[in-house]
Amino acid sequence: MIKVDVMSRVPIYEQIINQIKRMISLGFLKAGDKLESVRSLSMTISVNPNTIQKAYNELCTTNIAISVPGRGYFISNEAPEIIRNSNMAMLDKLCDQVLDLTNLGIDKDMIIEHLKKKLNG
Amino acid sequence: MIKVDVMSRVPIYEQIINQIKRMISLGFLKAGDKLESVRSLSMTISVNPNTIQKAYNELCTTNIAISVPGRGYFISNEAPEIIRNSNMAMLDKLCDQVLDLTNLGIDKDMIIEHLKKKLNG
Amino acid sequence: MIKVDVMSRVPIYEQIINQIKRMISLGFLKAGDKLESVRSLSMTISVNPNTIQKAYNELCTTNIAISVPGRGYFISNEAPEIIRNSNMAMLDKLCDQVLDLTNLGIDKDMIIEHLKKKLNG
Amino acid sequence: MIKVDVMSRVPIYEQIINQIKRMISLGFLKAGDKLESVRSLSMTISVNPNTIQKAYNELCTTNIAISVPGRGYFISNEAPEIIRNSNMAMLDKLCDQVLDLTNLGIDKDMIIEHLKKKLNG
DNA sequence: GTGGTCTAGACCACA
DNA sequence: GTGGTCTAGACCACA
Repeated sequence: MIKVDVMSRVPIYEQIINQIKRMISLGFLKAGDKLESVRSLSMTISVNPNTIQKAYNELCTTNIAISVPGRGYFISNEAPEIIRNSNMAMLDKLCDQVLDLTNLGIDKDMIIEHLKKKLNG
Repeated sequence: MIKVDVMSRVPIYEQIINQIKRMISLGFLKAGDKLESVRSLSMTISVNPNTIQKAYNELCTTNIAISVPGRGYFISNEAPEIIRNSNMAMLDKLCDQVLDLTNLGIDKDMIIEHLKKKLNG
Repeated sequence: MIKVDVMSRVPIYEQIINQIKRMISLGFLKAGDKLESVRSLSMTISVNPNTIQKAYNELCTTNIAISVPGRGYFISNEAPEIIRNSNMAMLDKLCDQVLDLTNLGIDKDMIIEHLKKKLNG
Repeated sequence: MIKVDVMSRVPIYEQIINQIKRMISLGFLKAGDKLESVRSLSMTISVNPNTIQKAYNELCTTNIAISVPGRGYFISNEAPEIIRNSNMAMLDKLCDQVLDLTNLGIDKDMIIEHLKKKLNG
């Protein structure tokens, strides 16, 4: 499931976080589901256990996962909603950045056109 | 003119680059204009000269500025067009990111609506 | 009677110990009473027998329970007093923690007020 | 300033966090103050840099500190208030635990007396 | 087996 | 110098 690109400039632990969030967004991971264990995932994707731990840890501090020592990590009940909200926040942020481009002289209608083309494939 | 936020996680040299690009986009800086000297800017904004140097170097590497040994740094003739292109590339990249959100379940029409509202203030 | 929360960060064996102690404090369990067998409790609350064993062992080590090989575990005669003492020790410890808060700038009178309100419902 | 007890059951990184919070409570550390650098503190108290990093990192995720890569860690502006609130929450939690003891048969008045004695030295 | 903590040490970007 | 990331590997408590 999870694949990391060691050459990427985005930290491995962040790639893992992003992919897990993505799987929750897509419904591949649901509240209560168990995440692959630290050691197991570590071997599956050839990444040091500490790095996996760091990723999982951050998922816990953001209330997306829950750690149950001795049993594993689980997707929290609130995870789907937290991620839905964060996706919306992301959209808003992106729109603000687009808006900023109009201040730099890019035409509004052209922006809308460009986006529509993208969205409709 | 230039202001840096030392508490920001975006590197200071990048903040400087961004602001200079912005001033070019807005027409405050034109082809041939002289940039404030490394030493002078260093003192004006209380930033280590090495950091200014790094920013100016990168502006040269991307053909936005030209270094004239003994005289200083100047905005290149191609700068306005380079930056216009880079703004368009930025727009394209932002649209791709927005597109990615639709894959995570955010409705396309809603996105367009959201953006239109932003653009029309 | 006994319920464990597998999602809690307090170890399951400790949850079991605490609840048995509590039942003794409340008089639901008296000196000489037989504890549910390891196997039986294991099935009742869906917890690994090793975990129950560990809890019972610790109750024996602290003289709250007695193991009678072949017959089971029983509440010791001293259990009620041991637990009463441990409750007092707990109170003392909590008061020390409260005291520590005053060193961090919380007003003493306010603390007393806060506690009184709690105690009087 | 900071001292850790390697034999303690509370993790070193947590001891560090607690002591920094304490210093903020006491006003020894104020908003904007720079924390000792990771490497420096690491040597001062003979603890691995990674452990210091973990402590500082957690201070950042709780908005008590701010990391400025290349410059250091600083006490955030909100830190004093965050910690004041957390101290109050701690008090409330302790009072709840004390309250629970009354359910186990400890006399209310005796509790108040006990606490008053402690508070008045 | 599963998570939690810690050390030792390396390499990178940035100031 | 300062923080950030990562690997390798050890030891512990708990299930």
